[in-house]
Amino acid sequence: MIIHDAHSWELDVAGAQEVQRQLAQKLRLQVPGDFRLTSLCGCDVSGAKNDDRVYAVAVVLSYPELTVKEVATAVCPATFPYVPGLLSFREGPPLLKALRRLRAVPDVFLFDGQGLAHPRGLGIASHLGLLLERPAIGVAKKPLVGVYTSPGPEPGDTVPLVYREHQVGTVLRTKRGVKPVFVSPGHLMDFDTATRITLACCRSYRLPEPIRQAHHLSNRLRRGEKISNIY
DNA sequence: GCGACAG
DNA sequence: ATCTTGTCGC
Repeated sequence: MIIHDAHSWELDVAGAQEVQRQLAQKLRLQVPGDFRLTSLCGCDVSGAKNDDRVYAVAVVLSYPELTVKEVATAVCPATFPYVPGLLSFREGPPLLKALRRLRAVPDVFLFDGQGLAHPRGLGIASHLGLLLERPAIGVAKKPLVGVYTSPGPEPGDTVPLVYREHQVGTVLRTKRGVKPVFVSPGHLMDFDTATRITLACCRSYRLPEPIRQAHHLSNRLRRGEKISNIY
């Protein structure tokens, strides 16, 4: 898919934070009127201690079958350290490289991290959703900001994630007896739709299938294992 | 100043 | 996140 270059990635911490504040003003937390869910794209990046490269994967799944339709990968040297709040500056470049190799244009993108639930309202799902100009959702295993209580025990039970007096996400129980996940809208997305799509993509596991697949494939890519792109 | 801190 | 062994439960 075609993705326009919007800004430099070669920035220091202060410069990256300024870019986030500027981009956050462009976020649209509403689903397009013609939105139809037919395909989803899971995005994830893996890396290792003695390896300064990052391994990105974008995997497209059909909905509601959730079968893999296409896989795109990219390997890049890591150009930015992991700094809480600046994850997209480390994982964004490799993910965009992989996404540009995608033939399909998925209806929605799921990222392993936050969307709105971020110190400046621009987690990786919001940042990349804006650059892609497509609906995006952040699904994180742990919160970055915000306060919350424990959601009920049943799959689908939720509680709001609140930061500075406002809801920034939803704590969602995807599976009984398992820790909840932290869902937040990225771009062209709202709280309810983000939560419902995430839950609809959960099968027998805690994480939604697009992200599970992306996670699995990025690890295989790093280990040099074969990844078939013919489905 | 101290603690917290997506992946 | 990664590293890394065993352990608990379906």
